[in-house]
Amino acid sequence: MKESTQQERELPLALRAAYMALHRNTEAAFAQHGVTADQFVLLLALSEGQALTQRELADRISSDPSTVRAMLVLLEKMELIQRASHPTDSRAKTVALTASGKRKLRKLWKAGQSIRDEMYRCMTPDEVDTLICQLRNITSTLNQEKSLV
Amino acid sequence: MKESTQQERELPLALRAAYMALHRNTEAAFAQHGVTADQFVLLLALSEGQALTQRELADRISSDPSTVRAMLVLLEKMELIQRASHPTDSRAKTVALTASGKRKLRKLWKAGQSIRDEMYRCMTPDEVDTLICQLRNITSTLNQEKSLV
DNA sequence: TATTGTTATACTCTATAACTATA
DNA sequence: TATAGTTATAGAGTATAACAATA
Repeated sequence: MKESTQQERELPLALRAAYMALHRNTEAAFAQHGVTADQFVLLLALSEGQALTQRELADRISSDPSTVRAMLVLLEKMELIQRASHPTDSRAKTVALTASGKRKLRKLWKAGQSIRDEMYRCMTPDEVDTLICQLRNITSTLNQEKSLV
Repeated sequence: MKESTQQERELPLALRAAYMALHRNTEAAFAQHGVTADQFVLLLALSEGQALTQRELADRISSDPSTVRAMLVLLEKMELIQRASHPTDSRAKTVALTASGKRKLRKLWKAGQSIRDEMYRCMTPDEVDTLICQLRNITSTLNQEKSLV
């Protein structure tokens, strides 16, 4: 007899609730900086791999090219990012943080520190590692191609 | 020396990526049923506590009263839910699933079964329980009032 | 032919503020 | 006064399809 049946059916909802709470807290923390939580994720992706193309960005933040473009247009208006033509592929554009964008990102990172602290306060470092590992497993399982099924 | 520092800073992103993957898969699975993932969550909340008010619903799906209203208007057009005046509080309205809404929810539950199976396939039942527990801790920590800080 | 990006378009969710009616 | 819901309004993210230019 499985004792966890009732809990098991609530994993998706628990995942959603946790993400929603994180998202809401992040939006609130970034509101005064004029940046949304999703824009922050995009900036963060840019800070890790410089000079990404828009398509690469879309993959990284698991979004759509046209969605990414809409976000980039907004960020470019704020002068946080800059697009330039790709050195070898003239179809493509490279996207990079501006100096102002890097400063903004550092501010945002600080503004979000208390949120991360709260999350980590719930558990030990080992538990954090395990949790991240499980979340990544879920992500990669769900992102596998379903074409063969 | 902490060995998990590098991983730790990625918990928020890992949480986001997992939720995004879940959300995307769910949207795809429900597309042919004409219902969004968020609408499904709302229907699910209604199936658990019958005759909720709109405010109670907003709290449950951790959303906004006006957002909930917009969603309810759509669902009412589809005849999946019905609103009626509250028996004792004439300001309030109670919301309930229609018979058609209950049928739709059962279909959606089936349509999403393979997604849940994939999630659970990543781990043991015990791990699922632990994971849910941690996610709930994160949720409640992040949802605590920040007014005292 | 396939791919990168753009454009047009539309829909859902989100959220604030002002408002009505009721508790 | 506080609360439940409505309305108007606005913006962000999402996504599809058609298109141009290039690989």
